[in-house]
Amino acid sequence: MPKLGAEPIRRAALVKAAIETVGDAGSLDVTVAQIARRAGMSSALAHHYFGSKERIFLAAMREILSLYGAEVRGALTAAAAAAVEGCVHQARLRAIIRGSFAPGSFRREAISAWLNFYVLARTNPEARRLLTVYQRRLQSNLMHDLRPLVGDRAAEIASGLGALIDGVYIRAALSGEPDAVQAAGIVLHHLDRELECAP
Amino acid sequence: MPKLGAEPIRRAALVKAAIETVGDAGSLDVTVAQIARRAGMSSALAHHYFGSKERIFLAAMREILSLYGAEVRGALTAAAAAAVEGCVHQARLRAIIRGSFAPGSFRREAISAWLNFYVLARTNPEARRLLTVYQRRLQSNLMHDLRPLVGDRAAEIASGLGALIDGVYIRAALSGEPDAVQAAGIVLHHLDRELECAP
DNA sequence: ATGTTTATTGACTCGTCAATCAACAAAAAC
DNA sequence: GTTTTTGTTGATTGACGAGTCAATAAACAT
Repeated sequence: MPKLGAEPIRRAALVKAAIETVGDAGSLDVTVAQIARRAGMSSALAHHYFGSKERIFLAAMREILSLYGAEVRGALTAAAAAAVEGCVHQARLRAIIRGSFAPGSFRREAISAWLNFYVLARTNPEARRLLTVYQRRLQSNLMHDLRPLVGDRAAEIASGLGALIDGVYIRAALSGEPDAVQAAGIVLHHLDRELECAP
Repeated sequence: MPKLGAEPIRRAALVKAAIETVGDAGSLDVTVAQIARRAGMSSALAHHYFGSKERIFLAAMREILSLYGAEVRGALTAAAAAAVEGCVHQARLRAIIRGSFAPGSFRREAISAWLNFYVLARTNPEARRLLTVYQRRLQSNLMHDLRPLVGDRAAEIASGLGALIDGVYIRAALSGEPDAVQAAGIVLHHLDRELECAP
């Protein structure tokens, strides 16, 4: 059965299976055997390629963050194409927010993954690092378009927006029926208020 | 050794130990034996009084929510005493926010407990119920003082404030040095913006 | 005194699971 | 065609942990 060049395929399958398994269980309390079975292989092979359960989780977290990043980047380039001159910054800010609440980031497994990776980040240095990267990139993206609009208040507003995005995410995750549009609406509304009230 | 009337004392000790143990571990992946040892008894006794690990966690969650509720109630009555006439509602709203970021709710164990209870609420119906109670009470508290100030916009604004409180909480939890004052400041700032911009 | 209720634990059961290893299979290299 | 590299797994190890139980002991009731 061994086909050559299996490593990348196996790794990807395991990462996908890990995200799905955590999504189903709702917690990181899942076994390597469950993940491996879902990925169609033995648990020994999972250990062979990743070395430990922890490494599988970290790879899954990288995948989640990477998907999120792609979502935001996509929304940003779409916005750049569509935006009327003079409103580019507003349009980009809205794109970042919409990207954060894209359907993909809002699937059940993704939400479960995020929640559990928050918990993982409390104890695992690498997980914490990855989450810091995410937060810094978001902050920096927001600042880039806020500074031209509100100057010195950019940092403060970006912090608020970042926290609001996270908070709305969790609210939606815990409500039975996450409504991505409404969630994004709350954040967009907050942005409007901040921009309206600029001195 | 058996002194009579030990049950309530033992239960309280176990709840306290559970919160501390989860706080130290940063996850719910702790053993009944660890909790029991910390509470100064055998794991058998912990099972005797609570029946299962799950029940211990739920009791701990109730305790955390109860402490939070007390904090907010305290801040509200203090605000009622101090507030100048005509600003009562603003003062009460600020009190709710400050109560949410009281030092007590911001200790390491409390933050760990909150994060992990969010995760628990994904799978455990009783945990979800408790979290819903918390969210509803917060929403209702906020609405009570927002309605006189902003009328129909109250519900929308209360949702935003609730999500922002949760989000800021998590940001602070994941930053090494949670700064309760700064955290409360972000939410208070958001409130001011919403009230300033009232039509 | 004697029986009942409450408190308490050590020892045990039964299961689970991460990680390892020896062994087998197929492709590639030489 | 044999050796080496890559892929793969069943079986095993070693540890740990939730929940049970029988047994002990102190207080209380009568």
